[in-house]
Amino acid sequence: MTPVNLKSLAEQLHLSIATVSRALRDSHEVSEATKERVRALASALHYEPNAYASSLRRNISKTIGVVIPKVANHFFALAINGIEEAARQSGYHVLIYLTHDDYEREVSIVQHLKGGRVDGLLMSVASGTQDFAHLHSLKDANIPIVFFDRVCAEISTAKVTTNDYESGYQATEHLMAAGCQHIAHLLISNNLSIGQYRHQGYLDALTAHGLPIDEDLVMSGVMDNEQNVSLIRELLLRRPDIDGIFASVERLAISAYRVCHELGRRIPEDIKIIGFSNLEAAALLDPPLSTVTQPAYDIGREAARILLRAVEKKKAVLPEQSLVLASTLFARQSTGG
Amino acid sequence: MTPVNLKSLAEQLHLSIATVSRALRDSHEVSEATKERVRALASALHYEPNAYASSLRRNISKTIGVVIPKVANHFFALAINGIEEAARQSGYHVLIYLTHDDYEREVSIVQHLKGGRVDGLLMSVASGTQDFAHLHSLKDANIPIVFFDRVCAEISTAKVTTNDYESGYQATEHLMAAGCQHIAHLLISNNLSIGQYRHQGYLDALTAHGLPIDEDLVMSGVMDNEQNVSLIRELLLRRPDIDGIFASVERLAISAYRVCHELGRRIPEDIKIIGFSNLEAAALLDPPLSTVTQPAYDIGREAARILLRAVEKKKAVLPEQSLVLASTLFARQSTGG
DNA sequence: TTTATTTACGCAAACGTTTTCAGTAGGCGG
DNA sequence: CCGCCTACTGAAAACGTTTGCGTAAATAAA
Repeated sequence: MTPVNLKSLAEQLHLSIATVSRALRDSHEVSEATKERVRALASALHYEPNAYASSLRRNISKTIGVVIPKVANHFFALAINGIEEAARQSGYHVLIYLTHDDYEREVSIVQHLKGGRVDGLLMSVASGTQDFAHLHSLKDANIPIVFFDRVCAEISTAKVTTNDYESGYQATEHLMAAGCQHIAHLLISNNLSIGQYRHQGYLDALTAHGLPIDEDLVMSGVMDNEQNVSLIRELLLRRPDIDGIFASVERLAISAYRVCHELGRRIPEDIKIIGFSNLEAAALLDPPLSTVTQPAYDIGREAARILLRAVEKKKAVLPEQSLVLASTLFARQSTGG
Repeated sequence: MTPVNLKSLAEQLHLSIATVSRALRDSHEVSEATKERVRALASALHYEPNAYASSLRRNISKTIGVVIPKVANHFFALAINGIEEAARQSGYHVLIYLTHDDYEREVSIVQHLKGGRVDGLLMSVASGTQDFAHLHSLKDANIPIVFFDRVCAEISTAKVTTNDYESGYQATEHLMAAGCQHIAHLLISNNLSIGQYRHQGYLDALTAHGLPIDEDLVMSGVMDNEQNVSLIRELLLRRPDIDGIFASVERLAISAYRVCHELGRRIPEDIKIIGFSNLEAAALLDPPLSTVTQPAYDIGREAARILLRAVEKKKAVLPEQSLVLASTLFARQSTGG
C-alpha cells in the first residue's frame, strides 16, 4: 500500500518529481506526450495532491475563513450560501467559525487564523466587540479582510452592507404612512454600526414627518430571546400608546409577535409591526409580517468575490470601499396590508 | 520585518529550533526555565505556529469537513451550530461544503477532500446520490466518515439520526386522532433513507388504524419550491377528499400552507397539516403549525463528537453504529389545536 | 559548420514544523 | 577516578510540494 504522491508517480513513470509536478500543473515546460502519460497514471491511481504540502510551499492555502456571530439565522445562512458559491467557483475552501457574539471567542478565533490557515477573512463582527486590535493585527499577518453586514468602521478595508440607513428610514416611514404615531424601535446591541445606521434612519424619518423623538421607545435587544420577550412585554405595558414597532433585526420581530399574541394586542389593528427579516415564512405568519428583506445571498457572494480578487492579487490590504446592496420592503398585513 | 517562526525565535533566544518547538509543546525534555523564556518571547511576538507545516509533518489537519445539501434550512443551520461547538471544544476547524443536492458536486467535493485536507468527514448525503463509490473510497484514504440525518445505508460506519420511523408514525397517528381520513404524505425525494423510514411510519400508522393505503396520496417533492407548490396544488385539486397532510420536510409544509391559503382551504377546518420542521416561527404561523421537531443541534454535536473520537484515536473506519435522538411532536392549531 | 535559441527534463533547495538520534554536561555511587 | 544515569539541548532528517537553475538535445539562425 504505497502512498500515491508525486514521488511514487515519478518512480512508476521513470520521471523526476519535478516533471510530474509540472505536468500536473500543465506547465509549458513539459511535452504534451509526457503530460498525457502523467495525467493518465494520476487519474488511474486517483492521485490527489497533498493540500498541506502545497500550501506550505506556496504559502497559499486556497481557503478563506468566515467568522460570523451565528448560523441559525436566515441572513447568515443565506450569506454562507453565497460565500460558498463564490468560493467554489474560484476553487477555494471555506472555514466557518461562530462567535456567538462573544468578544473573547472572536479574538481567539482571529488569533488562531493568523497561523496562515486562511488566505483571507470574511467577517461580521460580534455585537460585543469594542476593541479592534485583533483585527488590526491581521494586516501584519498579511491577511486581507472584508466585512459584511456587521462592519467595523475603525478598520479601513472593503465592506459590503445593505442600505441600512435608507431601510430604517423607509420602514419607519411605512409605519407612519399606515397611521402610526408612537413607533418603537427594537434594535440590536447598539454599538454595532448597522444598528446605528438603522436607528438614524428611524430618527430622521420621525423628524422629517414631524413626530417627536422619544428615547423611551427605543429598546436594545440582548442575546437571550426569552429575556427579549420580557423586555418587550415591559415596554408595551409601560407604554400602551405604542402603535407601531420597527424591529431592526429578525429575532426581535419574532419576539414582538409573541408578546403581542400573549398580551392580546391585535396586529395590525392595535399595533403595526415591520421587521428586518429573511424569513421565507414571513408571508405565512399570523398575520403576514411586513419585512425589510436584505439581499443576504448577494451580500455574501459579493463580499467573497471582493475578498477573492484581493487574495488572488496578493493584496493584503484592501482599499476602503463600500458596496451597498439595497434591501426590499415587502408590505404585508402586519402593517395594514 | 522578519517572519516570526520557530527559526527566528530560536535565533533570538540562542536556542535550537528543536528546543523551541519542544518548549512550546510543553515537552518534559525542556527545563522549566527555558520553557518560560520561550513562551515569553513567543507571546510577545504573537507567534502562531504555521498550521500547514505542522499538518504536513504530523499528517493531521485538525480539521473536519462538513458536507451538506444546503445551509439555508433551519435543520442544517442548527446542526452546523452543534458541529462547530463540538469541534471548537476539541480544537478542530470546520470546513463547509454545500452539494445543493447535486450528485456531481458531492462526488467532486469528496474527491478533493481525499487530499488530506480533513481528518474526518460529517455528511448528509445529497438526495440524488445513488452510487456510493466516492464514499467507499474514503476508507482507502483513511478518512473516517459519520453520517447524520440523511444517512447512507450502503456504507458501514457511525450514523446519527432522529427516530424517523416513529416520528412518521406518530405524526400520521396525530392526524388520524384529529379526525383525518384521507392523509397525504409529502416527502423528500424518495431514494433517501430518511424519506423511506418516515414513509414506512406513515404507512404502518394508516394500516394499524384500519385506513387504506392510497399511493395516489403520496407525493415526492423536487428541488424547486415553485414547482412543489404546483405539484401540491394539482394534488389538492385532483383529490378534494384530502383532509390531512403530513409533510416530512419543512419546505413542503411551507409550500402546503401557501397552496391552502391560495385555494382558500381553511386550516385546520378543511385540512389539517403537520410537518417536520425546525422553524422557530412555527408557532407564529397562520395558523400555528404542528411540527415534528428534530433535535438538530444535538444531532450535529453528537455526530461531531463521535467523529472526533475516532479521529483522535486514528481509527479510519468506524464500527457500524447508530445513534438515534428522538424528535418531539408539538401539537398546534394546524391539526386542530 | 558554428552559434543562438528553444524544448524538455532533472537536481536540489526551499516552506516551517516535528521527531529521532546523539551528544554534552553535571551528579552520584562505587 | 571511572562508569553510569539523568537532564537538557542540538543536528538533521523527514512530510510532499513547488520552483530557480542547470543542462542536454533538438532546432533555428547565421
